[in-house]
Amino acid sequence: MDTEKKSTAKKAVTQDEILLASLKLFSQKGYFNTSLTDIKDAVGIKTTSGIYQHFKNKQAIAEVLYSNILDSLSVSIDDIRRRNRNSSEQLREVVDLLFKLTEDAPEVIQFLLVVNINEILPEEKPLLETAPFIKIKRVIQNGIKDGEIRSIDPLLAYSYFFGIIKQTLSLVLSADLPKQADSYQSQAWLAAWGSIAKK
Amino acid sequence: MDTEKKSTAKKAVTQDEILLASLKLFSQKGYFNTSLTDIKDAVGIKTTSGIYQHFKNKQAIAEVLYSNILDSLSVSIDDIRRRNRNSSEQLREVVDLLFKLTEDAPEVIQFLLVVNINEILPEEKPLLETAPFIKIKRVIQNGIKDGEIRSIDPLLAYSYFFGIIKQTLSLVLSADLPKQADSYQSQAWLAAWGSIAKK
DNA sequence: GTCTATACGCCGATAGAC
DNA sequence: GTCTATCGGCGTATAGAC
Repeated sequence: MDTEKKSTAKKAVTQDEILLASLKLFSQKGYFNTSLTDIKDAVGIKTTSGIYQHFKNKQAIAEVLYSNILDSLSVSIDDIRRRNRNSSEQLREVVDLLFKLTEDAPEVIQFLLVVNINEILPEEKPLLETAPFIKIKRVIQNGIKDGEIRSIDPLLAYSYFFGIIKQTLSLVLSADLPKQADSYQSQAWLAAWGSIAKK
Repeated sequence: MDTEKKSTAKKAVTQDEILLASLKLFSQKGYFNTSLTDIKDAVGIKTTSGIYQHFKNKQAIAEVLYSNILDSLSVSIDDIRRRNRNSSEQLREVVDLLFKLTEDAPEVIQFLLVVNINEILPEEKPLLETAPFIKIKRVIQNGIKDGEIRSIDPLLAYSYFFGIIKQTLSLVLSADLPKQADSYQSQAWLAAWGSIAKK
């Protein structure tokens, strides 16, 4: 996907460049502290006008960003569910994915977990009602049915499991937990799984 | 403390009224979606000028709010530590406190846990370095020393324990978990404590 | 698809009378 | 301590030439 871009290079600023720069800025400084001027500077054009070629307004950038991230996550989760039978295996791989993203694309996780979407996009569904998280809830429900996970309110199970994961990822993102997320990954997984597993 | 207020009533808008109204608005719509005009309307004065009698600017309101909440929390935690010996008892009471606040003063918890302070007040210390959370970390460290809590990185223990609590409180706040926080309180406590207890 | 130029609304903020 | 009046500025957004 980089090759095609190269082949058509010299073509000036693309939509993806704007998205990428915006994601970085939004996750670093926050949506409201980021002006179109900031974005324009980041992508290297001279005026904000160019941005309006690709997006109706600033909100639209955040909307596309949000939906792209959710879609990609949703696809990954489908894949994980296809490749693994047990809930524990599926959840384990979801955790692996999130930690991997935290290292490779921290802006994505920052945008997803730290940025408050509904403050930016009041119209948007809350995270819990989006495709990827509905799928995760399903994994948990299956785990309960199969006796892998304790018989509790699935939402509570979600809350325990991802509460631990989210908080750990947040500390990694803020560098309160010194780099190398790997070392916390398996520990966090164990703690998270332990909080919901039937035992 | 309400009586004194009453005695000096009729005195026009007080600083506390502004703080209270702002807290409500900030926690509902977010800091950046709240204008001084909104605040002025909420306290029932005709112009924003009155606000500047009490606060240098909009940021200052958030600063005072933040520091007040932290102070009050800090005092409560001191009290809890004084009244209880074990780490488990202390943490249990902290959890009770947080759930109680979530019912009685949801705006406070919303402001503390959901609103991203460092986006509003870039100068401010991150939550983890504030007095109340340092005290909580100390509770955890003592728990480890006393053998109540597993021997893990205290920050990880914090992350697990409060990851579960925070996420559960968030769901209560967003009403994804139907009202009556009480019923989740003891379950959440058990899950959180179980994730760090030596067993 | 990028530029110049420009509009304009909103919000934060101040001065000064009452 | 609240009001009227007013300001400057930033940030979003548009029109139109190149």
